[in-house]
Amino acid sequence: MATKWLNPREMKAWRSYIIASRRLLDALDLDLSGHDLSMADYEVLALLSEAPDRRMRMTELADLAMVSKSRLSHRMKVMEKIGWVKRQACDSDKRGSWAVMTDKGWKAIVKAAPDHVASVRNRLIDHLTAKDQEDISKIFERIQSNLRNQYRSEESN
Amino acid sequence: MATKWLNPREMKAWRSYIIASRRLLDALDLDLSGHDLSMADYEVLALLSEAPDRRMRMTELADLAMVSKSRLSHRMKVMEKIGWVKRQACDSDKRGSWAVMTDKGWKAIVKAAPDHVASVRNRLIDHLTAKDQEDISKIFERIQSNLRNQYRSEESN
DNA sequence: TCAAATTAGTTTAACTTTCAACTAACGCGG
DNA sequence: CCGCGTTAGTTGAAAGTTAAACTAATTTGA
Repeated sequence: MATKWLNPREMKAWRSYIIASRRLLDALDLDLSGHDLSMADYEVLALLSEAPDRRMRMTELADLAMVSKSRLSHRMKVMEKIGWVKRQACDSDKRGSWAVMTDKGWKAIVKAAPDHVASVRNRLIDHLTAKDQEDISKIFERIQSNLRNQYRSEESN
Repeated sequence: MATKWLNPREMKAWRSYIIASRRLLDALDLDLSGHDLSMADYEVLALLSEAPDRRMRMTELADLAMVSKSRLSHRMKVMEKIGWVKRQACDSDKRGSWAVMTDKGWKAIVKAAPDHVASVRNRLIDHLTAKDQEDISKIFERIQSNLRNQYRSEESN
């Protein structure tokens, strides 16, 4: 099929989005670096901190944090060395293991969270009107649901 | 200062945006992987392909592609090995060097471009109304310009 | 005119991520 | 109850990225 190139309006939307997003993510990561955290590690700790007993099975944690099991495994090793998390054998499934947040990890996330929220505000949220926020939610939920559907239909090939 | 947490509307906007973006970027990268390209490498080649004589100074290329000089240097070495680019000494500034796109590189980007555009359409643009596209442009240009201003004021400390 | 500061670009080492292979345990069908 | 496909999680090696040190050329300004 002949390529249907992007018209100027489409191109502008795409470029604004992709460039601003790249810079935004960089800024958020930079803001977190003062706590020796990346966005990805922050997300892992935040998820654990909200889980019952502050612990979660590795696979579930990987899924929710949207990282591969392999990557989570490697990061856990690093964060275990720092002392933020530890691993516990799982009784009901001997293959499994629990990722458990330590007290030190809890303190680290409690300390980082206000700065991170402020960062998300300063860099993004506070520059959006209520209407903007609703538009963004609507648009990106749509994108995500389309991606999910595409994923499903690609898998079945 | 007391932390001002995100209200539900703000939280929803933030989470929709960040999660959909992560999945979107993954999907776009996956679509490009058939051409043995990452988004970052694609961007470098695309910039070169549009430059006068299909060549550009390393620093300018790094700035436009939004990667560090070090990273560009490493990627150039890889792409040079593949045969997509080569480096040329710069006459007017003996420290400098030109990143030059080869014929093979040109062929590679010409081959990848239609698929990439189709991918951007399928995954994003075609799910946005004209109004959505204009909203996105407006919002993300605002975000970007705020980031630039913040960067400026952070630098002067 | 020349020493000091800056800029262009590369390199090395440390760190992170990915990919594929691997171990061990689970659970289903017969 | 047992063999076989699947699932949980880890590992090691390869590839990618970052950060800092480094070389060499250029610019600045006294």
